[in-house]
Amino acid sequence: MNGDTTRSAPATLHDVAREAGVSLATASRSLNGSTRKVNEEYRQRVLAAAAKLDYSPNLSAQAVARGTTTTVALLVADIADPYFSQIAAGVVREADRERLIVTMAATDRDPERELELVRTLRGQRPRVMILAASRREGDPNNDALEAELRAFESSGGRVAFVSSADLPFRAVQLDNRAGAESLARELTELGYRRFAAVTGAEGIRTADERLAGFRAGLEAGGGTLERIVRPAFTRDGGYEGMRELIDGGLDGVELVFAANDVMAVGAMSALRDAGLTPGTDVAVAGYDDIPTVRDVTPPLTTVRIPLEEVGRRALRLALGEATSDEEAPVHTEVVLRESTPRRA
Amino acid sequence: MNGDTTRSAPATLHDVAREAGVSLATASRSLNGSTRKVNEEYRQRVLAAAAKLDYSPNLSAQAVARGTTTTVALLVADIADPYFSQIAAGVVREADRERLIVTMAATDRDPERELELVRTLRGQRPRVMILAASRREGDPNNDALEAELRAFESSGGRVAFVSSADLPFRAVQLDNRAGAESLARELTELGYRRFAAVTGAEGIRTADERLAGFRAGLEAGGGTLERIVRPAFTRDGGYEGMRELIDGGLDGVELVFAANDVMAVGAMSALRDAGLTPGTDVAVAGYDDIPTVRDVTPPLTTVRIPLEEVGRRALRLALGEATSDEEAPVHTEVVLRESTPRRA
DNA sequence: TTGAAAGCGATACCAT
DNA sequence: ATGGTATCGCTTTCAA
Repeated sequence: MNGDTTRSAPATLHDVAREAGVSLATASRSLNGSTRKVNEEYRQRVLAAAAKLDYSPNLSAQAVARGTTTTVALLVADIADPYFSQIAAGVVREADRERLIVTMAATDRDPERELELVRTLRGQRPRVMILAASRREGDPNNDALEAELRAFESSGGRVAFVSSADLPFRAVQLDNRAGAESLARELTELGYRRFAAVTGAEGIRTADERLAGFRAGLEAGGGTLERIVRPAFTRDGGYEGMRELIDGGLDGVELVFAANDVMAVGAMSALRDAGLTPGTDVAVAGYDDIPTVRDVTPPLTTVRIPLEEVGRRALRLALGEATSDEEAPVHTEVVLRESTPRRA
Repeated sequence: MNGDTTRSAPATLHDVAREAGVSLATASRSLNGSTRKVNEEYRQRVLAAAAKLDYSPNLSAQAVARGTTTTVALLVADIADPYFSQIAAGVVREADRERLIVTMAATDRDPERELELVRTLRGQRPRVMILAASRREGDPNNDALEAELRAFESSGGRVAFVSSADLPFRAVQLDNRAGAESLARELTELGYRRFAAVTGAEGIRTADERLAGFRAGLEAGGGTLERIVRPAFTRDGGYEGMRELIDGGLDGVELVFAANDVMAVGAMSALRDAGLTPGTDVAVAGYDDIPTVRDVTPPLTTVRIPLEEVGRRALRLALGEATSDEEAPVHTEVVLRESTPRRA
């Protein structure tokens, strides 16, 4: 269309104003100014000029002038993990609705790194910060993190956590305890009595809560938790954990509860690789209901969390736009599938 | 620590300078200025003041002053899809190394929306823009998109695509054609002759290339492609596609090639739901090698793409820092698993 | 309503 | 080396 390859700077509001023959102020008001008080003719001239020059407002400049950005910062443990990527998808979708921009960072499950990232992200002066990376109980960095977030809040920022945080901030409550308890109860009702658990390192809040809930459910239902292994909170961790159980002798264990679905899926593969059939030789249950679990064999029993919704809620909560419904704990439910058949 | 809950604005460079008893300029130089030429004593004073005030530079302000940001904008089709979330993880990791911040948006596979997002994202004046959302051949929006990206480039921005683009920009070359061709060849060598394909709508470049490559490989190996269905390019699409094949009568088809792994996984579930056993009754192959495919039963034969690396490369390419190795097409390889056993 | 001008927070040029 | 100050692109107060 135009062979112009010179390095031309993007049009500024100034250019638009000049092109339209109006003042900077008028141009600004026509293009953004919430309370419209601009002569329609001028307004049109400005719009035309903007279109002609392909004007796109410089968000950084707007941010410094307005003293507020349109950014939401999102922190997750691992972007490629379906648990987090679904939550992220929800955050991005809701942000989109609000015409906000999402910036994303990954902690790789390192609390130190998390703190560092929060510090860095603060430089963006985001409107809100959403922390979805899993929390660790009693981590030495927690105080510093809290201080950092407090400072962020006191300068007008909003914070929201995903999953019950021990820190005093808004949070999308997941109630892992109740979910795991229901799961355990239903499993005992199916006739299971002897259990093992594959969970994360002690201190990972999510893992601890789920295990505690599961325990409580077993107690109520008359089951016993015979063994616990604590590998990494990942697919490979699940695989290794199950291997460890098998190597140690699975004798008598009827069902293995993995503290999340990716671990459960890994655990099932470990069973198969050991020549055992999940669901038949040993039952398996997980937590989260990530999409994959419908496609493994047999389909996995788990506790469903509406992860996308969790992401959307986290944003609304942070923005202070959550309805009281949305402030209540997220509804979770046990989904029984063939990995835990009724016991004869 | 400090009960101060007043809404205090974050410290500015000004505050730091005053606290340290030096000029704005000196404060700026001590905190950032590449070429250091600041008296060590002053420098220390500034650093101390910054720490005391918990100073964090306002990135927006830096951006307008410097005329350049530290942002990379990433566009994907669907954040929750493992293909994209792994690429995103790679981009974020590499960005992190370069101390860049990633902002992320999802096109939901809508070209119109993609164009719109590129326009919006331009406002951020990102250093680079990475487009990983799948391209559509001959889409009416393509010209507008190209114009938009050209404008972005001519104002100093850098663009990189993932997967061979028909658009004239840098791209991480995936060579879908060659990968699918090798796959088809190896499958014929395993003894398969009669094939069906579950792929995406005509025009989706990735789908088209993979199908074309597969065809070529079959031709060379003496196989025939007997049926093709074109559902959505998603897990559920794969499921439906396979259903359609089954309903239409699978007679004689020995292997179904799905144009990507998530579809393949859905297709396998459709088989099972129809009472058939993947790998035994009908073989299945996919493309991408997403993590899940090791955990389905039987494990899926596919073409491996190092997705994380693809993401990292996309950023390096955009930044102009790619080595010549990194500019070459990404290495892909066929991974034979049990979903395609050797035929007797 | 409109425009002139004073910021917003930071950088960088230009003297000193 | 240091400080004063113009400048970046935009918003918003304040007069007119």
